Amino acid sequence: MTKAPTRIQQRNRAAILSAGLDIFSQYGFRGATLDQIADAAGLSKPNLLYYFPSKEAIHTALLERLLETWLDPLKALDGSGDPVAEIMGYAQRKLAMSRDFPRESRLFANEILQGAPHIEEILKTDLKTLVDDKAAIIQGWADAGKIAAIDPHHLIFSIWAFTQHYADFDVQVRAVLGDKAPHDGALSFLDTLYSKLLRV
Amino acid sequence: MTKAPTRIQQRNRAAILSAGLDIFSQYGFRGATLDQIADAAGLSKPNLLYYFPSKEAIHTALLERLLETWLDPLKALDGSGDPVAEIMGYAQRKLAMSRDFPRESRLFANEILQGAPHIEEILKTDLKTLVDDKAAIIQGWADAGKIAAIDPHHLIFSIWAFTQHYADFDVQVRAVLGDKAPHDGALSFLDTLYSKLLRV
DNA sequence: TTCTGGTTTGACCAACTGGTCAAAATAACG
DNA sequence: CGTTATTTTGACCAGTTGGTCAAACCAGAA
Repeated sequence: MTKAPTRIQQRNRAAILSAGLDIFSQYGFRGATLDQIADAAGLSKPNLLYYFPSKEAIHTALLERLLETWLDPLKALDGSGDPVAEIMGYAQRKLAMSRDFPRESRLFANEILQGAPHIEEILKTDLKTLVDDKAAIIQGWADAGKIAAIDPHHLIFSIWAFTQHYADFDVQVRAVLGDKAPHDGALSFLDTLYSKLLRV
Repeated sequence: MTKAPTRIQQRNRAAILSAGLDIFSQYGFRGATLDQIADAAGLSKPNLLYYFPSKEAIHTALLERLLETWLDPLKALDGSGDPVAEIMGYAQRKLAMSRDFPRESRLFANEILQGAPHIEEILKTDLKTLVDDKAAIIQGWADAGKIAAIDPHHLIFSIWAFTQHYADFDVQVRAVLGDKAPHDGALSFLDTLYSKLLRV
């Protein structure tokens, strides 16, 4: 049986994962260095490697933790709910994730930009299945005349694109908007955009 | 006066820039190596450094070349044109750029993800000025009742996000869509989305 | 053909990279 | 307190990195 982790282990592993998230999400896997991560975690490099056997292991741990929750907002889209409310709710949850977990969003963006070397299989299986599934539900709503007739896949892409933009392109958004906090405006724009789009 | 570049110079500099675009757009500045770029360009590393004095120089040259044209679609948005047609035309031009220059889009995405260390000033000055300018035009149209009342900045963000998504997240889009070419569907979705949004 | 200037290369370097290891320092616990 | 298991560290290593340099190579004009 595996030993329960000590308090020190919990603290240091958490510090490493947080530091790794900072660094990997900014520089990507190859651009990040163990020295940077160790420094950000407040540990020496050998000490960091006492908790994770390799750079790859930290990255994998982060990616796995991310994937556990990354698809939750879409999974929660309920075929038996009110069509417009379900889709709008999904978009809102995604926008909230972009606000609350911008580093995770950028970690994911980096992984995809680099060709998704670690998660391509998951994209082609789990993700595709999930998206096809939900797309079929949305298509059903469209066919039943409950929402406007639109391509469900591209609808989902547009939600991903718009919501993640505020995390991934944060520095550009801030450069353009200046002081104003982006998210309030984004939320009401998103509401307008999708309620107009979905209205029959 | 500067000498005219020889045929060999033209060919090799072009090969290096193309190779650099491949590598930088995938791995980011820090993640890319001169060996990779030299290899992709079909040159030895010292030979590559005969044409560009440093890794930084290649990256800068690429970024400068990109910025020359990156904002053209938005610059072309004409305040004296038909409001809906102008905005839709802008979105369509951006989508076409995403289709025709995906590597450039990813190079830009990488730069922003990394905090825009090389172009933050440009974002805060040139880009912000341009966007504020065009946003004012769009706001004018909205105030005059020629298009629906929407936040022009977030409208522009949504166009950036959606169109660039197909280049930057290409591997994910393909994983989900399978064989089907993404761009046709994207174009007609975009048409539907923005004509519904802008209609008064 | 020779000369000349542009081009290419192999050998090299210092700094950095991910990672190892034995020893030292510290915590945990009876 | 003493003993033991965990944690931390300095020194180190082999491979890679961006970059240099002198020497060799080559294209083309005279």
